[in-house]
Amino acid sequence: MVPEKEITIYDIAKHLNISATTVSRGLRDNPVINKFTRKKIAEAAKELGYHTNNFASSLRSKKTHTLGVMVPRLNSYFMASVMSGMEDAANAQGYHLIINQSQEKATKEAANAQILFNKRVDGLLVSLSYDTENIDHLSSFFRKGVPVVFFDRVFPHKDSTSIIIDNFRAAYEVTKHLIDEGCSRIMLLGGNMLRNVYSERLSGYKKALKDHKIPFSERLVYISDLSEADGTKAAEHILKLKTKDRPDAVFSSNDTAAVHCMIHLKANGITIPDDIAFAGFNNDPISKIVEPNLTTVNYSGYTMGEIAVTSLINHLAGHSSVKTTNTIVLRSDLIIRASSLKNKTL
Amino acid sequence: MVPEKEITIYDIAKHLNISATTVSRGLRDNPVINKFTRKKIAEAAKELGYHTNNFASSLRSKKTHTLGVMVPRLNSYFMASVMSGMEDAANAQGYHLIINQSQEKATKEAANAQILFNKRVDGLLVSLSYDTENIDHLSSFFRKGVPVVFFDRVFPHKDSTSIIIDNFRAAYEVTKHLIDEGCSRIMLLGGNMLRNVYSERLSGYKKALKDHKIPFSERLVYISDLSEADGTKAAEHILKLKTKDRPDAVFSSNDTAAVHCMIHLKANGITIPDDIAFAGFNNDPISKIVEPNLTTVNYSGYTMGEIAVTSLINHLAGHSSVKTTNTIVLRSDLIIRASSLKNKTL
DNA sequence: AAAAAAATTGCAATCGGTTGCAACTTTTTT
DNA sequence: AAAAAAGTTGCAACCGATTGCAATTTTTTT
Repeated sequence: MVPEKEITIYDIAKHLNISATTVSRGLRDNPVINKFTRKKIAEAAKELGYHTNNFASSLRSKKTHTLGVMVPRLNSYFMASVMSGMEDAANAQGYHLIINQSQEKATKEAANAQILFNKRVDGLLVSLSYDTENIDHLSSFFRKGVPVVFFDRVFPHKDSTSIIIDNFRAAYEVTKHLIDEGCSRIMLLGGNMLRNVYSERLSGYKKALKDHKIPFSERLVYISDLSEADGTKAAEHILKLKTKDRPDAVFSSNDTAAVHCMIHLKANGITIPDDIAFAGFNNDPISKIVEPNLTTVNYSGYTMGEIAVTSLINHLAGHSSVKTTNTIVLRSDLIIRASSLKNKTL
Repeated sequence: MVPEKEITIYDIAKHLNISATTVSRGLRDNPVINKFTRKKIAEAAKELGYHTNNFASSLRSKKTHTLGVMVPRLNSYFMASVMSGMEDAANAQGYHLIINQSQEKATKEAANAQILFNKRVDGLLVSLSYDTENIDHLSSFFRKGVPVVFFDRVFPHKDSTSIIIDNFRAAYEVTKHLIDEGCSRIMLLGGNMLRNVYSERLSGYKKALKDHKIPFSERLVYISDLSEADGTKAAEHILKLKTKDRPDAVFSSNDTAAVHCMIHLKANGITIPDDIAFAGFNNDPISKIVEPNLTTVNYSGYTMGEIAVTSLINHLAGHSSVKTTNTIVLRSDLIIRASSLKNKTL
């Protein structure tokens, strides 16, 4: 098997009897090169089957055309959708991604940051781990001027763009909906308050209570990692409460915990939504499977991924700046399903 | 902001008063370099904060340390798990992945292959699209000697390794289980028979019928894309059948179709498993949510991803060869849940 | 038609490791 | 002690694209 020799700009140059410099410039459509020459170069490149050698290019130009992605976990429906959107957007622009998982741990996240820094990514896309307290581990990027875009689980930073939804408003709407259904003891299953997504949902929840003159009680806030097991544990917690202390609704910050909480409660004779109404967050496929179907907040991971990558690449291309565009808020919708309908009048 | 100068092997060389050649060899622990010198080099590298420049390295050595991944879709739980395993294994070995989605279309898959070829990936990991008929679009890789590993949806090829489960046996066991539960009219929801995963499941199903003297009927095989909508359509198909023609069990080649088929049947008054028993494939999270819980086949996407990457990298490192190791079969287990238990004696 | 300006093109150095080959040391063998 | 073998190290070319600067050609201006 004789591997065919790779075609270089020198081959094109020889073929057209011009210099490699001109070929290099021509290939990138540098207007300084005569239009006609550019066309000839493009034709010769196609004819000879030329493909640019990214390594030579990166070595010289210091651009890697690679974006680093740091996510908590890959194996959730939401994050898989984000990745899907990111891949599509990146590939469409000739970029590619290096993806790292923090497994929800700040230490792993810091180590990953170092790896991506050493790989000299052109830009960084970050959704923070569960227990990350600050973004000191990203400081080398900021120092070097590598643009950073946060998505979903963001961190306020003056030189970075954040792609989010309005978590406050979404949680407010969910809570209001539950109140409208007649609930007044609404338990919130929340995540780590270090994360904007969870703290803002708490704020929206509180505000809705306040606007409806329902007192807020710490006892009705249950903080966890929102895993399947945590959902079950929350259910056990509820079952242990005296009947009069039990919530008449549960608003979970993700669907996973909501669904597993529901399942455990149902197994113990609780009727949903009559005894306890439920609402979740994310519109995970499981929300349409559980019985009764789960009321939830829908927002597109795919779109979020696409937009994060696009705005990062736009910045790199100089079309816009992550420093001026500070926040992009995406649409989210409350999807009302049977789990929260106490008034069966829909 | 003054970006600090990158440290190169020349800086280390100057620092130690030796040649860059020696530094280069020393950094890669080339035994030809004196042990003591190697140690000094390693120390100096750490002290100065040296990080190898992959582009210079790739340019010269023609190794990209990049693996191409071609998958049908990213946004399923199974595939997300595979990616997770692949990322972890690849990162652990200093490789990274470029992921492309075919969106289940052979044409997109062919285009992606070209892209990955041009990016000069060191190796390729492939799970075929729904309607890919042959692997001519991978021929440039074979010609150039780039190793290819197939996983899950594989294609027989003498020079490639395939990572699979024993789909025949798994389907046989599912079918046998349904028969043991007293079912005799078992409908198979299958996928495109071009794909090994679906054709082998059909074979296992047929063999189990034969071994139990149950006649096979084409009328009980329903081929589709196994999407949510296809599950619902299959249910409609079943509902249209005369009562005596209806199946007493459904074995779906994935959980998505199984679950949505169940939901639609339940909505139309069919009781599961009493009227119709159900079994799926993949152990998707939804299989534990649907009521009754879905009997299914479990196998680890994470492990499959890990092993695919590991065996590819081993081949690249010369530790083994994808040409000799032709097939790696991973463990899969039948998980029996309520959806298939007609004899409630478990 | 000469001078000035604009448009094109090419030379040669550069990015930072890698590697064949030669040269020089040290150790082992005879 | 001379010869052979083994162990170390460095020179210099190379991978392929990019770019500052100078040179050449063409167009515009006077």
